[in-house]
Amino acid sequence: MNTKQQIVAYSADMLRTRGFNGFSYLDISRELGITKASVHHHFPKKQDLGLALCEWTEEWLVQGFKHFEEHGISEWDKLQRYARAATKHCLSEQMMCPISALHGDLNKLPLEMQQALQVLDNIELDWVSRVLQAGIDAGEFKAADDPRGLASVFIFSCKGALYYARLHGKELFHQTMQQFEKLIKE
Amino acid sequence: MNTKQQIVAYSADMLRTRGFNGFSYLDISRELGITKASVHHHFPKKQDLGLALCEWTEEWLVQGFKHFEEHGISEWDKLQRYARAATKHCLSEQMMCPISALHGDLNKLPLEMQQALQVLDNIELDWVSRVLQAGIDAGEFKAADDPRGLASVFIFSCKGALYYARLHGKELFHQTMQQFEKLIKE
DNA sequence: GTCTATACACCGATAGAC
DNA sequence: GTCTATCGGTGTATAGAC
Repeated sequence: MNTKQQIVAYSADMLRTRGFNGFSYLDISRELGITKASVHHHFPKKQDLGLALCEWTEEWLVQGFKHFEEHGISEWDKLQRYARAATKHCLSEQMMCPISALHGDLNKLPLEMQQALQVLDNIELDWVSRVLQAGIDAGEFKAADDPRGLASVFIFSCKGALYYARLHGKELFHQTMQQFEKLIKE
Repeated sequence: MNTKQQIVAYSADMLRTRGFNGFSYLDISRELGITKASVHHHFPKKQDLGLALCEWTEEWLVQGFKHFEEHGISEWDKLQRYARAATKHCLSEQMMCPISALHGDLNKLPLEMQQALQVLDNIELDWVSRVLQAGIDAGEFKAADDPRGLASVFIFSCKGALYYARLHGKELFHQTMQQFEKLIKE
């Protein structure tokens, strides 16, 4: 992994633990054993780093969705894989989801990052909506007239549980997911 | 309203739009037409201001719950009043919920504030759980074995929708609440 | 209770040498 | 690609006069 990739990787961790304005070029330089100026060489402005983090997140989402979609499994299993990925990549490290982290700093983000965030949200909402719709069509979930609204309930439950679990413990995440399952089935 | 109250009132707005680390004593001093040093006179350290904001939020919650509990109305109506208060106090001003704002900055908050936040969470979870349980007992909502997990789904849907509405528009909030209603009834 | 003045650490950012 | 050195701005916080 080259320096540029290391910067993005460490920044992605910091984004998820402290928010976009919660870490600095100095933090990065200390972690990598280089100077601030060297970090600026790779990402001249922090906005450049921010957009790279948005790309990193998009790749993270797209690669994840690809893995959740194994042929032959139920639609609920796909959502469970999504939740398990959240457990592995966020919950276990006491991190938030990177999208939530960006939303928290929304009013202090440059416009380009706000637009990139909107794209990320839609990628996630589209995927979850599609899975939910497929589950409804297959009779796996209760009928719903607005799959996108339903997707919102699922996504917000998941992300909110990651937030709260940092303070109240990981069990809260699993409880929340379990209750959503009972709501949507039968 | 005296200066101290004005500081808290303005800080509460800033907390909900920019997060706890997203505003400074300089911001407050400019808004009130006094100097930074005068703000420090009322709240020597920012942590002092932060704890005052937690108290303000607790009062905001408790007063709200009192108003939502009118005798004779349905349990769902109580939750709707909760959502309407969120609309009035947060959504209409493009603000997040103050509790969400604090969660976003969690890892940068002093320990006393983290503990105060935990108390706030529990006050809210207790109230929503109690209303949900009453609704289940009355046959108004579907049975659920874990009212607190169910309360999490509701609260996270509500708070997440406030987050996303800042970027995607207010309609998302109402769509999300509507879908939760359909999930929990029948 | 408010002011001026100041301290010190950190922030993002740039110039220029190697 | 990394370094030293530096810039202006901002953050929390304090001392001391009025």
